[in-house]
Amino acid sequence: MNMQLSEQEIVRRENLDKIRDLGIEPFPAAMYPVNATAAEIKAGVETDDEGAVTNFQEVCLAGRFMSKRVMGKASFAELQDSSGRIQLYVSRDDIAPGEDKALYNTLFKKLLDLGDFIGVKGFVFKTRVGEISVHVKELTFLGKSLRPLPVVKKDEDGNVYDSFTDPELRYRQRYVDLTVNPEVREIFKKRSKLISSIRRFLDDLGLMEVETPVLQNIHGGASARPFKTHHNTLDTPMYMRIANELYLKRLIVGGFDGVYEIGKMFRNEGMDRTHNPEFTMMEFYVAYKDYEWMMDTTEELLETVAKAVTGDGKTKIGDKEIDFKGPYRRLTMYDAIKEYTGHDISGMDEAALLSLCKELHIETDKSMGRGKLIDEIFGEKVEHLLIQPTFITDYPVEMSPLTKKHRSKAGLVERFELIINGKEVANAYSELNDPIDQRERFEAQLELAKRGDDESMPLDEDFLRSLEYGMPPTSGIGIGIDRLTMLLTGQTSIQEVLFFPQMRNEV
RNA sequence: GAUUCCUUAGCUCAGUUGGCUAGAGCACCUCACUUUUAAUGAGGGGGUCCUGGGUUCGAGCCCCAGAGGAAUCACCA
Repeated sequence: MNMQLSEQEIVRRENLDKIRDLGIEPFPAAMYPVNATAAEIKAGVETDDEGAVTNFQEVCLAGRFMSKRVMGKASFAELQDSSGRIQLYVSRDDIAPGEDKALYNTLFKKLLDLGDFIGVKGFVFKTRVGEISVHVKELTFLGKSLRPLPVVKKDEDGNVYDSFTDPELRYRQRYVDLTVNPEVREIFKKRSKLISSIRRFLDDLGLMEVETPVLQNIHGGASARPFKTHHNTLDTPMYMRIANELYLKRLIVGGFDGVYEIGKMFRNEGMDRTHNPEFTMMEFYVAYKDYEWMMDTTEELLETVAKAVTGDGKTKIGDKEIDFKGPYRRLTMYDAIKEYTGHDISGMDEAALLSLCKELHIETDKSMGRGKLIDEIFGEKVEHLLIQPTFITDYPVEMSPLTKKHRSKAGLVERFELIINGKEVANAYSELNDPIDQRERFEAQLELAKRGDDESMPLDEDFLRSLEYGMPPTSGIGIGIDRLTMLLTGQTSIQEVLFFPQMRNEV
């Protein structure tokens, strides 16, 4: 612990003592009777013919003290609460009406530091320049700030000075970032709105929100390296989940017609501007539906969510505008590859695909089967070109071990991914519910593993057992919440949509 | 994991070819000021130049190693 204090920290600690010397508790326990917020006041002010404010004549608000402009016996200051900032007018003889002017001359002018929490009671008025302000009649100290916050200033043209921008400091000390950068707060408010609108949509659809294990004995349901841990009492290895798919399907087996879960997944892989070791997925499964229904529902869901978050259902990423209004373009994987590369791969075997990859300058290795090769071609040559929401459908069976075979196209499965701004946002299937087929698919995955594919899926006997009891036809989908948030808030880095992105240990 | 770049006051940043006591704005301290708003005016204080080595008469600057961060790439959602 570094106890070397800066000059400003020493001053604040001295001020703390002096506040106590005045007989004022700098960290009071009692609740403070807030009855208004900065935003409410600014939005709801009413004035008479002379321009005098007629409402909000007895307001009580609380927040951080964020700026101070002292002009002798009167001062202007700014109070920041969770809704925003509002100007305060503090005059000496109002807050210290008697002989003793210490409350103004000492407490307000000297001992109150930027960042301290205060409560104010007073009435709302407009200054000569028309700024909506609170004329403070009573000031209460609510909490001392011992460290100086970065002071971000804005001029009348909206230019920002000395903004707190260092990404490392912003992510490590997100509380500071949130305090001084209002646009950061907005991103997280939008994230919250996004999640709550998803939840509302799924609840209205009649689905039940469920929770499934994060600690698992077998890390199934996706292809990724897991975090490994250990349970002491059971003395057994455990894994943090990389997916919850197999558990949600077990619940469909158990008789729930529709379930969803919004939760954290953990993947022990690289970190970059689109990957964090823990991330949030929303998955839902509905019995007696297929992937066609799921595409329609996904369009409705995303249109609803996008409107809830952005207002008009559109978002800007760089110079691109993305419109979430459905219907979205639907393109089979083969047609997409044909459209963007000019090659018809529908009849190609593994050898033909290998030589096509060579022609297209796509790197391959021996572990890649036919499905993986097709996935590579799509990923390299098509995916990044799909900016507006586009459903890519009908994937090769080899790369979709949990998906039902296509009802009419041999070698394909009933699966779609939703691509937006060149990235996968959702992945959905008509779920495979034939236990014998499912066992064969797992076994095919084991074969891929033997060829060296380290992302292949392990076999889950209990999941197979549940399917053997019988699972209704079901469609399911997974949507990456962080990525969707990035899209809807115009962010290009996942760290900007996570409160506390993973960082190396501070030294 | 690879490559490139970055790290100087609480914050944002200058810092010349290696050369006096390392600078600016905001913030902080002192004084003045009862409708200001990037308040203003006058004065003042504040530095582990990321860390550790090395070269040199002399290092914020050059060299080596390390830490942390960012971007790009690989893998992934």
